[in-house]
Amino acid sequence: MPELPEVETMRRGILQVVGARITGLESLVGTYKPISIKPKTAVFRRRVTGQTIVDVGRVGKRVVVKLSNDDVIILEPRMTGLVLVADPPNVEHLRLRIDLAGCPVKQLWFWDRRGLGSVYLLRPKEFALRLGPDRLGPDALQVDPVALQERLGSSRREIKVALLDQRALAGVGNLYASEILHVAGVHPRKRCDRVSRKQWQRIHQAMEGVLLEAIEHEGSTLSDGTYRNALNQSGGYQNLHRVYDREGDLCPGCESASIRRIVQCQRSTFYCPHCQTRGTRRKVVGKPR
DNA sequence: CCCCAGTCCTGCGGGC
DNA sequence: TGCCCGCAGGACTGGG
Repeated sequence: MPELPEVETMRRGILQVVGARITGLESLVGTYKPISIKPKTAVFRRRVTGQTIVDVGRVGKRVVVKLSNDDVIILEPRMTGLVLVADPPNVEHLRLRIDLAGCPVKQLWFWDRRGLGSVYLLRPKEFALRLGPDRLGPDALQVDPVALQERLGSSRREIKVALLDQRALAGVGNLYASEILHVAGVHPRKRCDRVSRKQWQRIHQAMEGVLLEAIEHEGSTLSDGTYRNALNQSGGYQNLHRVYDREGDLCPGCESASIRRIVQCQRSTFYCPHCQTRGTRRKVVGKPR
């Protein structure tokens, strides 16, 4: 489930393609439904062939490959998509190949087991429209505590649900939302408009801490093993998860209560009923590792 | 505008 | 052992 740390790891893993020239592109359709590619392969190929890659960036949970004509290729992994420069987990789920010249890597791959991901090519105006501030909130690693509260603080939604809203804040997904709220000591069901200024500061601090720590460990590879970096290697942060997918385990913060699982907006949330209070006062300080 | 439920997709694991 | 169903949650859409 690539979220900000996983997508950032993908981005860093393919930085070596900066300076490369695109010599071709091919959709790979086997027995599975093709992933969404816009425009269609032939037009896509014609528009990118001959272009040079001038930058590899990230917007929220998407990798942005900037070309010399200012068009951008957006790689959007969604649930199971991977951006690779080396051996894929298997060849059946390879979805797209971009051929390169003038760099150590001869191909850039998009692999996706479930096929919910997509790849699309945008002109600068389309990019501003599709992924601009009207559609996407500030990056979770760029936003400051005041802006965070301004963007979410008036909402009546539960804090965990609001953190997943990419229009309000870009990059946080289901896994890291649980981790962040545990470190911040805030109950996932607490309404945004009842979160205090101090708590917003703690949430902000926890968010930065958790996301940076996860990037350091190259993201989280869950038990289904889907997420890998650009070299098809597992991440390491799953071993440091405090609550996610740890229902029934002893909370690593208080070491007295056990982790609970609840469902919010049809998605799993994990939290410690002792460390994460619904009030404004904190019961126990769960130290970030 | 705000918010939630439903949709897409494949693989896996639980229940019978 | 084998089959079926539910679940996993990215982003988007439709509707209350």
